[in-house]
Amino acid sequence: MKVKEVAELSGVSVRTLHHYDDIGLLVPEDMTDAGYRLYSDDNVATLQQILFFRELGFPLKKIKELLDRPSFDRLEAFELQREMLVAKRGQLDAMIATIDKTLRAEKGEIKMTNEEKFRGFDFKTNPYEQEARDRWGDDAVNQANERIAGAEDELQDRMNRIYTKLAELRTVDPASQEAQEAIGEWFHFLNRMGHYSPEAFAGLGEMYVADERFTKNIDRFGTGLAIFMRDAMKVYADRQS
Amino acid sequence: MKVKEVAELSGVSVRTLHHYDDIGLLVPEDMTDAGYRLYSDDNVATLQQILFFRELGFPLKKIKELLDRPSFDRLEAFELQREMLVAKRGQLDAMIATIDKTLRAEKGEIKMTNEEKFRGFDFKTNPYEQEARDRWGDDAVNQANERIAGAEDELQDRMNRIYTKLAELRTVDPASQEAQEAIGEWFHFLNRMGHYSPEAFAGLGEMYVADERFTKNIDRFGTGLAIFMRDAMKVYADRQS
DNA sequence: AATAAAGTATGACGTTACGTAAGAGTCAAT
DNA sequence: ATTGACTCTTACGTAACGTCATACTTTATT
Repeated sequence: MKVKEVAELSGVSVRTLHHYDDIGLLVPEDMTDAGYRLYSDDNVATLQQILFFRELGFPLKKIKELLDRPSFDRLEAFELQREMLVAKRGQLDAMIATIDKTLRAEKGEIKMTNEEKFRGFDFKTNPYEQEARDRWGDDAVNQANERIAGAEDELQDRMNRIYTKLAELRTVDPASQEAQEAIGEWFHFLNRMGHYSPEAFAGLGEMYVADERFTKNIDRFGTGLAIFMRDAMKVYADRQS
Repeated sequence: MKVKEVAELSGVSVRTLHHYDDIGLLVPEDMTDAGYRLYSDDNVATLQQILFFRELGFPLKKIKELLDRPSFDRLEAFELQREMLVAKRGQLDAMIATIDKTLRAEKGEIKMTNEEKFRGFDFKTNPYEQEARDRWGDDAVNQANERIAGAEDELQDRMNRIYTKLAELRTVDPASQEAQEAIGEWFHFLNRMGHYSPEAFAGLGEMYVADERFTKNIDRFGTGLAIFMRDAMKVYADRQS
């Protein structure tokens, strides 16, 4: 495959491929007599890796280091990347929540501190580098910079986490063990804040689908999540009673 | 507020604030005699806007253009940003799916084309610019782009009317005839969109109170409405069965 | 076979969004 | 009066390409 083909395939520019060749990040496996770059399937797979890392904000130099490392394990890398993508999605969720909150604050419904206005932008602690360092130990010493989260945000946080988890599961069978465990968490979470019979719980699930406003709210975490939750909640309620 | 405070608050560097001042993107509202930058709350709100746009990949120059535009509407901007963040989250979902697929392909469970390996990276079509232009018309012509209030809004409308009516009644006895008529309307409305047993209906009412997010949403129509509705719904459900 | 059209190569300078230092003034507290 | 934490401006550095310019190859068309 020549440059353009790879470029179109992957969505990066030809210039970018040239650049990656220049800095030794992605050197084509072969060359024609005329000096044309020829990329192999292996090269393409590497490019995929590179783009994942890049999307996660790694500088190219770091990416090169990682790929060059003899102990580099593709599978492990994919798993890390997956985790980081999920984390990033969580960050987006936080930002969306911040927008919603800001809108309500703008309407005067609630108050909002200046600090809250930047929640989700958590650039301060770049979690990616951190994770990568934990995993592949760039430095010997990793400080334990634990944050203290306020009680209120913790709740919101927990909700978000449960929703996010459910969103990840939303393609599996609602009656499966995984799904039921996650929905059970939801049940217990709600019960901490109120009193919930299994029937009410199931009714709540119905409601997620029946009331479009709530459907939208829930489906923010993933398309079809509301329906999935309703199904899972029904199964859960049936099994409880 | 001086630079450092704003920097720590928002998570950007002092240098970044200097830079934004230099290019006229975020000019502090005041200065001390010594030339120290003094940021107002308004400045902070603007910075929030800027960071949202930045996160979405807008170049600073474009952001400045947007903010400078006299027709700039913060609320509208937030809504657009929200949509774009959701879209970006969808992109992340696609990338996560791609990783999962790649992992299974690596195990030989399935096959995967080279094209599929880059799904989710859709950089080719930058939807943001497009959206922004649609929305705020880089050209003057876009004003006539009124939305068609489709069936969707009509539903919303009916819901709002019922809520409003209930809100008016919220001080009377939930078991009274008036209240029961109104809540019956609600029951039928929901049943038009789904199947609702009386129990589920009552459960939904419980839920209005138990889940703070929904409580807040409902109480927008009147303080205490959620509790009132729960009570009315319980009575209604009991009488139905 | 000739020629146009499309693809590719190598410089080399431009650009964006800051980072990073240098040197100097300012402010609050000891 | 002096330290230490902030702040200022100026200025060069850098990362990841974009954007020409110029020249060579390959493919398609007549």
